[in-house]
Amino acid sequence: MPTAAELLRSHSLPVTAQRLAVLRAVSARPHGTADQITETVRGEIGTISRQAVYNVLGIFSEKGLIRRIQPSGSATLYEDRVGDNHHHLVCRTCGETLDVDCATGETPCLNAADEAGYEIDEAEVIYWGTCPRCLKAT
Amino acid sequence: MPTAAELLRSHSLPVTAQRLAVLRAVSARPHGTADQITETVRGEIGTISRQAVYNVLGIFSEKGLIRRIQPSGSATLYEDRVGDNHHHLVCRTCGETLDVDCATGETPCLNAADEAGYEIDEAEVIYWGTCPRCLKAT
DNA sequence: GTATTTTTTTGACAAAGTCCATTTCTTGAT
DNA sequence: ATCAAGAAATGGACTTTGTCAAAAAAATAC
Repeated sequence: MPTAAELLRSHSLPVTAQRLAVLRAVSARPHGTADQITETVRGEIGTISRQAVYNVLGIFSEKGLIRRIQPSGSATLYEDRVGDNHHHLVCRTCGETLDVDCATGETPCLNAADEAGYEIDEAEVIYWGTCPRCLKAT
Repeated sequence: MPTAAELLRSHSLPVTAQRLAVLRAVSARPHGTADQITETVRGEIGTISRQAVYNVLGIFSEKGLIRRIQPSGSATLYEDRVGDNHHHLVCRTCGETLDVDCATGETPCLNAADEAGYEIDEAEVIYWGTCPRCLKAT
């Protein structure tokens, strides 16, 4: 298990306090928005600019260190669980987001029936529903 | 085949020129943004407020007359193909959006492995890739 | 240590969408 | 037809989320 700093270096990324803190924040609070991550980081290292947060999240996503999720109608979420093929279950009412494994196997829905010449590299699946708590509150 | 006005009435929706025009616009140009729809409608009935477009799109989505699609990094798209279980294929480069049927059958990925007490009502699938044209341009 | 490259900061800006008060239109009943 | 009540549309300000660009600060490689 490499340290966070080693992880960054192995991707040719200069190590900065901001990057380490963002990485920890994403790991500590999965499915957080850029704003929530900024708050967490500020609680840890004092200050960080909004732009730096977006920069870091952007480059981490590119490098595959973290993953973006974009549910309809809410801000982009980030998580550090990458490399496996899992999807997300979002509550329409409270927005709670859960990881779920797909019932159909390891590469669910990765093949469209007619790819129309496209080169497909990812299938993004979001399950929409209502969480137990919000079901009760009805 | 009911007329557009009948369709609205059957959903207890008052019939207005704006609503008819928005419905036609969504039908004529699938996968359009609110802005594109606004333009189309203005070309047809002269003027419509931005708010009215959002109102109409919102209530149509609620009633199931149209469907929202929200690909990461672009505005919400709308289409009038509802009721069947089809998904979308989006080009990362040019943003072109295509309908695709899912290879795994009629209700692909509708069952998550562990639903955690959620009541799931929809599985949203977006395939990401590169369209033939953008592949060539590389 | 120093030079070079990269990152961070700062502040302006843009897109997408929402909120709210007012006016206008639809509908349903007279 | 007309009128009242409720619903929808308008206009304008505002919020949220994210991006752009230039200057300052920090990290890496030598």
